[in-house]
Amino acid sequence: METQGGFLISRIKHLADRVFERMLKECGIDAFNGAQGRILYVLWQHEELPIGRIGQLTSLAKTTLTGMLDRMEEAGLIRRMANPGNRRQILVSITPKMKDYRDQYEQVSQKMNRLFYKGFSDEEIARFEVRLKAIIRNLESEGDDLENG
Amino acid sequence: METQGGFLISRIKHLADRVFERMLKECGIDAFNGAQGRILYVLWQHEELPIGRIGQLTSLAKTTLTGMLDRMEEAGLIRRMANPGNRRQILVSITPKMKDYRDQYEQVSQKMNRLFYKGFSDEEIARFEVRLKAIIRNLESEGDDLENG
DNA sequence: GACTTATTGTACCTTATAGTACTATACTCT
DNA sequence: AGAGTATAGTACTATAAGGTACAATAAGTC
Repeated sequence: METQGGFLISRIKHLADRVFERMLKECGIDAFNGAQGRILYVLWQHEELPIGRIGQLTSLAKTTLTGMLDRMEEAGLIRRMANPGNRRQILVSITPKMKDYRDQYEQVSQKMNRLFYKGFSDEEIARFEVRLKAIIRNLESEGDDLENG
Repeated sequence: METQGGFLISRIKHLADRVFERMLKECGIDAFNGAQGRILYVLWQHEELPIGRIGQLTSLAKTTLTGMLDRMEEAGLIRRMANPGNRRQILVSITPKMKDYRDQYEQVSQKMNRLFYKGFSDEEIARFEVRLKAIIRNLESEGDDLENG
């Protein structure tokens, strides 16, 4: 059977990234970009997270996060704070001014997903996302997350 | 309805990239990496392509391809040739030695897809890939390819 | 307590991706 | 033919992504 899941996912990622960047700008969000938005997305849900946990939730390598968080801290989007309970850990949280962006970001995300899933029924979307999550589990089971940690 | 297609696709892309790079190395392919492999993938199918067409087939921006093809040419993977029939175009083709890698790459791809789709029936895979292609069409319809092309 | 191992994050480097601006060529229209 | 427009690709720059190597802290073991 000729499958090409990885290739198709790559194509979708590139297309979606370009469309999403454009939507953010068109909707007047210039405080952060798409990649930063995905990190903010998990921080809006958790308030405060160590970097390794952000890596798990976004599937980004910790080395990627070092640089991303540097730029986001520089831009005033997030703050790094030492964790007194575990001095190896750095706790990341959103700055007060960024909390207000959550609704705006959510609206652009939903606009994006309406295009993404155009022609899909609600049930088809739900079933599709179940598959996406299964694939994430498959890939994570390969031990990638252990090294990523 | 709370959907998060773009976020899940991003996660899959990052995870899949890391796993795929590792598989290529483990299978002894060190002549090229995953991103280069996706460009070779369309060249194996078409023998000779102008750069813009590679962009359409891979969903990469032409500016991305300039740099990628520079490195691939430098590494002896591909060749650029002027198109006498249209002097704006550059035709890209695979070097003879790279033609032999096609089978090897295909095997690693299929190994990757077996992990990717672990627990999926053939019918589920087929249905899922139909959805992926629908999403590509949705995103392309946003006019992104016009600017890219 | 000292020694080893595991965890957490960073520094440094390379490649990938794409936007903006540009050059060169082709096409269109009068 | 000449003027304007569209197409094809590159140069330059910035950000994203991650691998290798490392430092600091914590946890486990004797």
